[in-house]
Amino acid sequence: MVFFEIDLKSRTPIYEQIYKKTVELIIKGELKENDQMPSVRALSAEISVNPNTITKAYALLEKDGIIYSLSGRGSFVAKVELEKVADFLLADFDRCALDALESGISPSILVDRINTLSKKTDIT
Amino acid sequence: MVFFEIDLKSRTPIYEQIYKKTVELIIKGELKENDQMPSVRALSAEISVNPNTITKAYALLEKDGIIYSLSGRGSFVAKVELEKVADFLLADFDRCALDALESGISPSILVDRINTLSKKTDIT
DNA sequence: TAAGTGTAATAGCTCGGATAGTACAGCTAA
DNA sequence: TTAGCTGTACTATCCGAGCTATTACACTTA
Repeated sequence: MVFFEIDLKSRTPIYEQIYKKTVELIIKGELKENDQMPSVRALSAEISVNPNTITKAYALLEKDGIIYSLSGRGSFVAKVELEKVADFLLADFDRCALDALESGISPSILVDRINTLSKKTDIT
Repeated sequence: MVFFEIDLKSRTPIYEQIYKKTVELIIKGELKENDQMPSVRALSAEISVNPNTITKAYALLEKDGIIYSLSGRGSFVAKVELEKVADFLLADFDRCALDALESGISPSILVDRINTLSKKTDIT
């Protein structure tokens, strides 16, 4: 239940971190279709963040069809295709990769970079 | 001379865009050791940005040893090792890649992504 | 009924980023 | 020497995104 870990100091806004974290949990299978999301107030309390911020994150998630919210009931994971959900995360990656490529960095260097990083994450 | 193109609407701050653009130009060989950077006021006027913002970018570049500034003379490209300069750009890429990996996206997908992107950029 | 849910609305704070303006000192070419 | 360029420093101000604080309402369920 210690799901959502947020970095308050990060440059990426909290509501966006929640968004990404949700997507991540879905990809990893820790959140499945129709699973109930933590309630706005509960998550708000858990990570010490204003309820409005949670609401904003949930609104975004619902807008993208990743969750659905029922007034008085709660918020739940929608039926989603994993590929499309992953795209929301990959959009960030694409942007960074494109930046690097346009800066004149060769694709092979980037690939090397990924391999190195993936090994490290496996160890950890 | 239409070097620095800046996206005023971007989420990344202008001074950071200037920083990256400078690194990019160095990597591409369009800026070489001892080449003179556009003057603070000139660049300020060219891209319609406050001089202070340019100064901030140049200060960062100098702090990282990428350029050197001589009061009354101008700012010039320092002697730098391309690898180290590229690292400043790759730091962004690493962060994005690591995010994706930690979210459970497989390395092979990321590699595919890079290949796709690099083909597109070659066409363009 | 009570306690939980999402949702809405308003007001305010904070901080990074950017602007505006002025000033000073160093360099260089006319 | 002088005029015009350079970097640099400083202060004051504005702006907007992000977040907080608070209250309120309608819905659902035990």
